[in-house]
Amino acid sequence: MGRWEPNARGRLAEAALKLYAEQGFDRTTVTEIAEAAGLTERTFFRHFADKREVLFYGTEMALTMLTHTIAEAPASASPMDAVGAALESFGAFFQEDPERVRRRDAIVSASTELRERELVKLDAFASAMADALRERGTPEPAAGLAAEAGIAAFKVAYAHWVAAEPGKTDRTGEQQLPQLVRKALTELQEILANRAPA
Amino acid sequence: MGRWEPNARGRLAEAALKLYAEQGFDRTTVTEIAEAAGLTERTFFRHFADKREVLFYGTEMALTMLTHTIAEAPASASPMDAVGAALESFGAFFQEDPERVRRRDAIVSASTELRERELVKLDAFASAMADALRERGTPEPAAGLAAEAGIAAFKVAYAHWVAAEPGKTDRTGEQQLPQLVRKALTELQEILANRAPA
DNA sequence: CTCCGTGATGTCAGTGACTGTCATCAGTGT
DNA sequence: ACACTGATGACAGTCACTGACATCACGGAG
Repeated sequence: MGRWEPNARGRLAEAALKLYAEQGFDRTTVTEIAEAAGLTERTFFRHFADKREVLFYGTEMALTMLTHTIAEAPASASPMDAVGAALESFGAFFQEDPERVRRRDAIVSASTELRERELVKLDAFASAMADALRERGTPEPAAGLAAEAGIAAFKVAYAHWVAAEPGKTDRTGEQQLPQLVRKALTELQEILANRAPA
Repeated sequence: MGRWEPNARGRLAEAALKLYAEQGFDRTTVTEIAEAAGLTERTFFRHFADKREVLFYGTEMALTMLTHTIAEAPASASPMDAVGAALESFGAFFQEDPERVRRRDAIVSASTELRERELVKLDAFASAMADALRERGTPEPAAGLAAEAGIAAFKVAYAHWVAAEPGKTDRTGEQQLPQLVRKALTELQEILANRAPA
C-alpha cells in the first residue's frame, strides 16, 4: 500500500458527481469536493484540468474508439458508412449503463457551463473523425462534412434517447441508441433529398 | 449630452478587440480593457455578461435573422430549403465586411475559451432554427436534424471561407460564403446518398 | 426655480477558480 | 545508510465575477 489511500482520482470523481447531483454544479466548490474525498483543493487540480473536466475525462477513450472504428472500416465503406459505424458503436457504449448516462446527463443539462464543455467534446469528436476519414483517403470537404453531419445526427438521436422513458429502452430494442443513430442518418438523408432542385 | 462620454459599450468592445488581438485573450485582464475605455472593471460587467461575450454580442441579431428567414420561407419550401436560405443570408451578412470577420476569427481561433463560446452560439442557432421549423409545421425529428445538419454544413463552409486567401473573395465570386454554404449542402446530400443500402 | 426620481457610473469588499512554489515524506533502488 | 522520486499538503497570489452602497448629472413635477 502507498502512503495514501489509493485511487485518489476515482474518489474525487465520485465525490464530485455526488455533490453536483445533490446541490448543483454552481453551488459546489472544488474545496468541498476535495474534502469529501479526503484531499485538498490543490490535489483536485492536479488530477483534473478544471472543475468541469471531472465529468468528461472518459472522452479520450471515446475519441480513440471513434477514430479506430473509422480506420478499420472496410475500404468499400463510404465516408458516411464509416462515420455511421463509428457513431453506432459509440451509442452502444452508452447503452451499456443507461441509468448512469442519464444521471450524468441530468447534471450536465442543468448547467450552462457544463453544456458548453459537452459541445467542445462533440466538436473534438467531429474533428477526430474528419482526420480519420482523411487518413483513409476521403478528400475535403467530404471528410469534414461527413463528420460534422454525423455528430449532428448523433446529437438529435441522443437527445431523443435520453428523454425517453427509461423502461422502454430494455424491452423492445426499438429505442436503443445505435438504432436511433441509424434512423437519424436515414432520416437526414431523406430530408436532404427533399431539397428543391437548383 | 450625457454626464459621461457616449457609447461606453462600443468603446469597451473596441478596446477589448484591440487588446485581445495585440496580447491575446488570456493575457488581457478586464481591468485593462476598462481602463483603455476610460471606465472601471465593474462597468464592463454591467455591459457584458463576461469577458468573452464582448466578442459575441452581435448574436441576438443573427438569431432573429435566422428564425425570421425560416418563418418567411414559402410554404412550398422543404425544411432543408428553409434552413439553407437562412444560412445563406447569414453568410451574406458575413460577406459584408470579410476583413473584420477574419480579424475576429483569428482572435477566437487562438483561444480555447473563445472557441467554446462560439460553439455555444452555433448550438443556439441550431436550436432556434429547429424551433422556427416546428412553428411552420415540420415534425420531429426532421426539424432538429435539418437545423443541426445545416449548422454542420455552415461550419465546414465557414472554415473553408475563412482560410481562403482574402484577395480571391472579391474577384470571381466563386468563393463567396453564401455560395460555399449552398455547395456544402449539395455535397452533404451526395455524401449521404452514397451510404450503403440497408 | 427647486426638488426629486432615475440611470449610468464609481467604490469597495468579498467569493471562488485556478496557478506557482516550496515543503514533506513513504517507498524504491543502490 | 542514502539519494531519488512521486504524490500530496501548505500557502500566497491573480483574476473573473458579484452584491451593496454611494455619487451625481439630467429631466420632469411642482
